[in-house]
Amino acid sequence: MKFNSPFEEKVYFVVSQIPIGEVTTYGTIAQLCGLKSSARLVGTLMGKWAKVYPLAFHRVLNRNGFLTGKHAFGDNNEMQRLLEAEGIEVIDNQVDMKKYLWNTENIII
DNA sequence: ACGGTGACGACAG
DNA sequence: TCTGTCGCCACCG
Repeated sequence: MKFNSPFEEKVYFVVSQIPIGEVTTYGTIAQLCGLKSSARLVGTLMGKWAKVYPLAFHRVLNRNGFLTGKHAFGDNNEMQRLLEAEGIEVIDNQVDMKKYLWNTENIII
């Protein structure tokens, strides 16, 4: 795949590193990739890439743990199903970030 | 070319 | 708490 920018390449890498059974947020990814206030751009990329790459896009949620991207998965329940298949509890379209948030303190990009 | 538009998030009031 | 505002930046028509 050809990325349009180093930022996109980093985003791809970070998403590929999210552990099974954990989740992270758009803002966290943007920050790790050097554009701390471009969480929005990360979301845009997810939607675009969802059709092309076999990455775990379902592990990326908004800062409150809501499944804001579920509409990008064909079936409206697909995102929740994928999360639950990994042991992540989804209640009222939301995940408990205290339990499942991926610790990115020591990640190396 | 260019304005509208998001899988967002921080902040003020 | 809850709501509105604004910054952000690649994409699309």
